[in-house]
Amino acid sequence: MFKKVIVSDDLTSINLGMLTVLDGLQISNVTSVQYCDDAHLRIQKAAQDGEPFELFITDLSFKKDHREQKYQGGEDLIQELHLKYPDLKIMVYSIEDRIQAVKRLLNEFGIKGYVCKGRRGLIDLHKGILAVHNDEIYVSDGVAQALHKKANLEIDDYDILLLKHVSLGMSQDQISQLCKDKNMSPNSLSSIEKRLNKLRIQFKAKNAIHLVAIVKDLGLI
Amino acid sequence: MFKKVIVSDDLTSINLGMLTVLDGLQISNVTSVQYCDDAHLRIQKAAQDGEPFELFITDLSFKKDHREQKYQGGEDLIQELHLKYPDLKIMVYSIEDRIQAVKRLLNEFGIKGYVCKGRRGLIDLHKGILAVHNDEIYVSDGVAQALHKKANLEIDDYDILLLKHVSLGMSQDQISQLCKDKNMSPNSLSSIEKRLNKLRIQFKAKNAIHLVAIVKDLGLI
DNA sequence: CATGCCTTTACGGGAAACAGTAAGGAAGTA
DNA sequence: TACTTCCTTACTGTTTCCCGTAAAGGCATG
Repeated sequence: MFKKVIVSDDLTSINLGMLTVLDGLQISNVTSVQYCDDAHLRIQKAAQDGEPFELFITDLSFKKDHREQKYQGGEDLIQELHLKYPDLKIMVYSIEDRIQAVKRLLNEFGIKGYVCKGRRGLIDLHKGILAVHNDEIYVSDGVAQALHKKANLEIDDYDILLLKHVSLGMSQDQISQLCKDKNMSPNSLSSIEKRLNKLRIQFKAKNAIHLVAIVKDLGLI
Repeated sequence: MFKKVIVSDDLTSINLGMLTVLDGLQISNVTSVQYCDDAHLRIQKAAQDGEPFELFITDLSFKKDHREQKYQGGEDLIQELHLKYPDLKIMVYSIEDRIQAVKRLLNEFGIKGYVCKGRRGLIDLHKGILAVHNDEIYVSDGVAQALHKKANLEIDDYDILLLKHVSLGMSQDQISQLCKDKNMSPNSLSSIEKRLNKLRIQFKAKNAIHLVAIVKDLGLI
C-alpha cells in the first residue's frame, strides 16, 4: 500500500473524512492541507528531500480567503504537478460531476483516479485508492457511466470555446474574427452559426440566450 | 441551548462535522439525515408526536441518486417547512455564496442563519447556532459583508422576472405579451427593451446573452 | 478517376435585438 | 394652473441573429 500520502481540501470535515479512509487502509504517513499552495510546497519539499509523496488526493474548487494564492484551484495545481512530478499519482475527490471537466483531467492532466463526493463518497474513495495503488485508473460509478455513455455527446472543446465566448457577450462575427486570428479551423461566421444552431437543437434551447442559460446550469461553462 | 436538533447533508463527512459541533455545544439529541425527504419525514413525525425539533440545519444542494426525491434541494424543503412549522428554526450550511440566493432565503423563507462552508465553516457554524439560539439572525462573515454592501443595487422583482423569462428563451415581444396578459404595469415592448438596456448598463454587459450569463453567475436567477 | 458523404464557407431574407428620439401621461411642487 | 420630472409608450433605423439554400473543399470508397 502507499506509504506517504498528501490530501488537500479546504473543508476541515472533508479532510477528516479522507484521513479516516486512509487510516482504514493502514496508511499512517499522511499530510493534510487546506490550500493548494500549501500542497505544492509540501510536495516540492518532500521531493527535494528525496522522500517524495506517492499519492496526492485533492479537491478541485477552493474558496478564496485573505491568503493570496498562486494556484486558484486543484486543476491549476494538478496541471503543474503532472509535469514536474510525473511519478506522483494524483487523484481528485470533488463534488464536480461535469463530464467534460473529468475527461480533461484524465486525458490531459494524467490523474489516476476521480472520485465524486456524494453519499457513497468515502466508500468510493477507499475503492479508488486500492485501484490506483494497483496501477488502475479509477473513476467512481456515476461519472464512469456518464463518461462511457455520453463520452461523445459530441460536445467538443470547440463548442465549449464557442459557448464561452458567446456567454461573454461576443457577437458571432467577433468570434469568427477571433478564430481567424488564432488560425482555428472552422472560423467563418456561417460555420459558427451552424455550430451554435446544432447546440441549440441538442440542448432544446429556443435561442442563444436560452442556450447559454442551459449550459451554464449544466456547468459546461 | 437547543435540546433537539436535526441536520441534513448528503456528504457523510459534513454530517459528521456538524455532529461534532453540536456535540461541542452539549446537544445530545441530534438526528442526522442524508436526504431532504428524510429530513421532512423526521420533522413531520416529531411534530406529530408532540416532540418537535427546535433547530434544522441543512445544506442546499443534494446529489441525485437512485432514490426518487420529492424535494430536490434544501430550498424546496425550507420553503415548505417555513409554512408548516413556523416555530422550527432553520439554518443553512452551504458552500453557496451567491448573495441573492442568501437574501431570498433570509427574506422570503425566514431562515435564521446562513453559514458558508469553508475553512472556518465549523467555527462559524458554532457561532451561528449560539446566535440563533439567542434569537438573533446569523450570517457568516464573507456573505454578511456582501449582503450589506450590495443590498440595494436597485434590482427589483420586475427586473428579476424579466431576466428569468429572457433566460428561458422568450423574445422581448413574447414577454411584452405575457405582461399584458397578466396586467403587469410596464408591458410595452419598448419598456422592456429599456429595462433590459438599463440592466445591461448596470451589469456592464455587452448584450442580452452576456447579461444573462452575469446574473446567473451572481445567482440572481 | 468518379462517386458519394461530410464539413466548411458563402449568401440572402426575415425576425429579433439594439440604439436613439420623441410623444403622452402620472405625480409632485411652486 | 403651470412647470418639472419620471416613467411609459411609440416610432425609426441599424446591427445582429436565425434559418434555409447552395456552392466549394476534403476524404474515403469503388
